[in-house]
Amino acid sequence: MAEPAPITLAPMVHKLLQRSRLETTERNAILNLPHRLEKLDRDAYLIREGETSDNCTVLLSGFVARTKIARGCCRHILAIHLHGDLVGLPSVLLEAADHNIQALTPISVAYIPHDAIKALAETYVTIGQALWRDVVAEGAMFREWIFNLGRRNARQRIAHLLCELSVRQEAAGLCEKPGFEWQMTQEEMAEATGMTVVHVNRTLSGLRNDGLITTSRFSITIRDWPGLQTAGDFNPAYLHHHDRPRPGSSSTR
Amino acid sequence: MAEPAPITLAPMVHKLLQRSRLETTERNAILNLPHRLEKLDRDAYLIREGETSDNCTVLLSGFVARTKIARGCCRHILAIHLHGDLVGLPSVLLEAADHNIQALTPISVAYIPHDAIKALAETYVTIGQALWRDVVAEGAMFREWIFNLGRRNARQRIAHLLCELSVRQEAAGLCEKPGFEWQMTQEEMAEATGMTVVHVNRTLSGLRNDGLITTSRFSITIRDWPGLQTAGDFNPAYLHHHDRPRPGSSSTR
DNA sequence: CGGGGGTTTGAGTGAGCTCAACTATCGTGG
DNA sequence: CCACGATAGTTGAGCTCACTCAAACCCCCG
Repeated sequence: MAEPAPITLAPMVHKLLQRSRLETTERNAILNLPHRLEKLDRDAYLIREGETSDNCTVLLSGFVARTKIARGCCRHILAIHLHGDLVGLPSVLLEAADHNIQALTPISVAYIPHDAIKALAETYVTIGQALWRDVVAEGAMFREWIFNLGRRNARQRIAHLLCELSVRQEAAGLCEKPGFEWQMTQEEMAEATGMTVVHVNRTLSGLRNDGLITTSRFSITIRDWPGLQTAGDFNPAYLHHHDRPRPGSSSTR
Repeated sequence: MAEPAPITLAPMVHKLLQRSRLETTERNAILNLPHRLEKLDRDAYLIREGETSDNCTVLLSGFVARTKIARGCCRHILAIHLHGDLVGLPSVLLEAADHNIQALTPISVAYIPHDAIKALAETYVTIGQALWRDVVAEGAMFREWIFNLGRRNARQRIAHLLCELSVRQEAAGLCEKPGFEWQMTQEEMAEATGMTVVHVNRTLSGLRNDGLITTSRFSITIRDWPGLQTAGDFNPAYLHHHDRPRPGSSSTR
């Protein structure tokens, strides 16, 4: 938020490097992709269900969510994206969007033409694989969220969400400690975990009382990483990051 | 089950044609992929969480599920695959599997070496795009399942599951009418919808009493397709099939 | 005819929901 | 500087959907 918005595609390169190895020439090829920069307000739609697009959106700063709306009333958050994420990659190969993409905070994005992405992936096979590796890894995150909703109770869901966001923010270079600064509202946490705001609130109190987290207005800090990991049944393997053990966690099992 | 197991990769081609256009030469290139055939019993593991593989598995007949196990006790079904599905495609780019793949029925599969898949995708750009389009479309199905678990009640979840499986089986050429034959147990439906067997049973009774479906041992028949679609809040757009309107449904909205 | 897997039904329980009020914090304008 | 409204968080009380436990039932098969 306070940090200046990036004016290059560097966050995208940084993101791909979490899961793939890229040569300098390949990195430069990515940085030289034609693109258009834009800033958007909170709640702005990057794309709406049913729309088509000939640009691939890359998130350069801020937070974004994939959402669906149930019968015009309640919204559900399907995924949360951090800076560097290639939120628009699926649109390169699909016709109409099957969900919305909405800004959770003020964001800056880059639009890259589909054709440029396709050409790049054909020229540099390694980049193509890096791009698709990210898509496949996002599928793994979806599966974990399915499991989260299907088999875990309120406390586990919230703890798991906090763990995931913490690890991903750390990997994205947004913070260095096992805890993190995060301005997500309880309403949004409810939308992401299939709960109600009221119950999210009570669940957070529970975690707070057990000394796992502390909350302040617009920020949550993780006090006991191993404890929260246990409470959330969290195993970061599904994120498919390069191995990078966290401080304070003796094991990732 | 009664049908003879395929001995070619034809189901894979048929599957890709649901979402992509392929020339004859491209189809033949796929059919000529090196592969090894195998038959597996119900409950057999195609791959287990944590394992690596250098083959991509294609399902040629039968049904398969992606699963995760919660704390050694209860299994959750993350996705269900029909014949023709490239269940092993994610393994081409990821190291360790983050979930299990298990046979729900006796199945026959083909194992294609990763290298052969990669080479094919490089030689024929169209095929590469068709493969990745399927991966992206599977992501769309994951999102719909997240939404199903997060925002729909028991009746809607079950109805939605039946609608999805019906449409996909029809697209896969397994049946021609809006209803379908399906030997899934209520236990498995419970695992796929995050419910208990008991409640699945009661929910199915509800749908039966309302004349939406009829059940017999090891098969469910859809009697009122528009009714079930409404009950399940089902919109097939997320499957990203080529347009192919169903009989009995005046609109897909 | 007995056993086992799957289905059905009943009765009691509880996690999470709904409704509703209240508090805390912040920004804005008089 | 304070009043006000808006947004987000907190707390209480009652309710309900789906769960748990338990017992039948059905059908197929050996």
